[in-house]
Amino acid sequence: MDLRQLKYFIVVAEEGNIGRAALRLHISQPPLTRQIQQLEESLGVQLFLRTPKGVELTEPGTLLLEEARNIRKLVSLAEERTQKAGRGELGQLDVGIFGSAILDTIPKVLQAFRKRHPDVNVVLHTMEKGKQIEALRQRRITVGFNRVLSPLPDIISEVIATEKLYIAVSDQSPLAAHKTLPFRTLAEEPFIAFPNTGRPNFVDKVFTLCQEQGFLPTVAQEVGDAVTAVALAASGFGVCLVPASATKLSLPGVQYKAIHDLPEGASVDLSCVYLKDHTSPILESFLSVLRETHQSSGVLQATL
Amino acid sequence: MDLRQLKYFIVVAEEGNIGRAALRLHISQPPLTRQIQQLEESLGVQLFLRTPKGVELTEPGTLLLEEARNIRKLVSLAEERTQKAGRGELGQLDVGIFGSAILDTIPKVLQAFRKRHPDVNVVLHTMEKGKQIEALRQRRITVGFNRVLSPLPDIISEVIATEKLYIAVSDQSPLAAHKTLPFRTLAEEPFIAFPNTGRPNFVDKVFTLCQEQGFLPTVAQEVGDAVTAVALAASGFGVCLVPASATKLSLPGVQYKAIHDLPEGASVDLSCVYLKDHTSPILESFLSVLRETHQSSGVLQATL
DNA sequence: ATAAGACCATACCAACAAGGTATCAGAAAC
DNA sequence: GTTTCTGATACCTTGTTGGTATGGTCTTAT
Repeated sequence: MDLRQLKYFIVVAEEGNIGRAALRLHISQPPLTRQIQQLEESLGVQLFLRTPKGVELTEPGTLLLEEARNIRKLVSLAEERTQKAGRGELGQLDVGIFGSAILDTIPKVLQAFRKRHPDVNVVLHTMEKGKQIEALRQRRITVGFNRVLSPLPDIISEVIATEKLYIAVSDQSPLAAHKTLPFRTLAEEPFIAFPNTGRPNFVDKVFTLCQEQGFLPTVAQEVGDAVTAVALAASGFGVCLVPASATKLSLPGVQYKAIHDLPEGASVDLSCVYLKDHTSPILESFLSVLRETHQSSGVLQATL
Repeated sequence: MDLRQLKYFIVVAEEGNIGRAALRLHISQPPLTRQIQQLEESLGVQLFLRTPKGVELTEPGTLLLEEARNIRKLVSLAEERTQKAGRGELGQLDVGIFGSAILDTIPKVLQAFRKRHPDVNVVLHTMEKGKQIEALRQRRITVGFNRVLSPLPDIISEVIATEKLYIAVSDQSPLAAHKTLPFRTLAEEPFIAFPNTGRPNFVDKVFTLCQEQGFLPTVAQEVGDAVTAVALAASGFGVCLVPASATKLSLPGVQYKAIHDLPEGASVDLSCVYLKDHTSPILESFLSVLRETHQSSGVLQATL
């Protein structure tokens, strides 16, 4: 049995006439007759009754007609789906993210991607930087989102947003009266540091910055994630430094202050990481959406 | 895309190595390589990554593998089912029956048939003789069961059972005292005639018999079916003559009496009818079961 | 009744595609 | 560095598909 034979069979069954079917198939009648004979022979079943007016399906033929249509439908569906998958429009994309990445950037990208490729199932996996690298190498995720990253030979890291830094203060603090604050505020107030995993990380970067400005903040508290840090700042434990995207997080009692004398390089990158020798068409299409979103929205950087 | 290519694709995917796959497929490696290349080309999608150790499915390849397996399963299922249908082991058999035929013969045959061919869906249609012929010609039924039938050029009628006749009497009647009765009982008792459709029919046959014996029964009541006739006999309206199989019908107050001087030819046939130029393999297998059942059970005739 | 038309089946030929053998090219393992 | 895997390529042989011409049978029209 052969897909071509099935195609021929269906047309012959539909036309009830081998000659007309041959016309519709753009072949001549004798080869078509032969293909039908071969199909019947290979199955050992008579599929058509030969009448003076043409041919007529037998009972087994009627059954096969139904099955043949199903088969052809399934085949063309398989072709379509495979091609879609080849263009990165169908399948699954496993994305590694970290806690506060969900606040602004990632949702925008994901939204744009889902809109463009509705048949790709995006699965988010929350894991810290080190785990992301491991998961990438084991192919458990296809792409990850990260902040500070030391370069690795087998992994590409692409900066998709550079975010300015803001100071989170309690609205009960005297600092709340100012519209903006100087960078040195960090030297004078108790400092809430985060995260405490995945070195080198955001807090390391901050400390380096402060050192360049000639001071070191006094760490009042070390916490795991941005949400906890902001919550502590809101209740007056001290101040903390957050990337622009985290200012989307409005907790009661917190205010975010821009820094008017922000030093050169006092910003933090959001990067996406993926394997250098990846082969996923889905990742390709994800990256292209990512780059477009990133370009069109300098928004991501300017966003308060 | 081709069923052979799909088969090759599956084996290559399973082996992860074109050479080994070729071995398993009993072909040499170069044609297999080419088939895979052609499949990829026709889809416009890379299905395998070539690694130094062999080949490895890409994402679209993984998807296609699943689909390809489904397709092949569906194809082999279609082959099996078509062949089964060709042997009359799968499909639907529409059977025309008349009321009292269900009492004994038909259930036995159907039971035997279902056991032998469990995948054939037997659909019973109750209709009287004339309608059966019409339905046969219109292919609404494939086979019918009947009693007295005048021969028709396009229809074959096969006697499957010859049943002796019994007299049904009320247990309140003085006749109930006798173990058997003479045929002339019919001349003396009010007679309940059935059926009243589909001439020539059972009651015509009975009247001919009586005439041969030199009398005519006094018709007290004319009814449509055997069940009604027996019910009337039970409640003392008169007697009626029934085929052996109807004695399986035990209604309260009825007794069936054998006829000790049953005239030659005083029996009634149960026949099955079907189109002379039928082409149904299912009917063929039904008929062979029918003939076996009929032979093995002279029972059907001897049955009280 | 005979001829014409419509259908499928058969015979034979040409073109193409599938499979085989020999061999190449590149990467990994010794 | 050589051997040994791997898949890719070149070229040939054979089988299969499709085309043309024609036969055989049944229906239909004259």
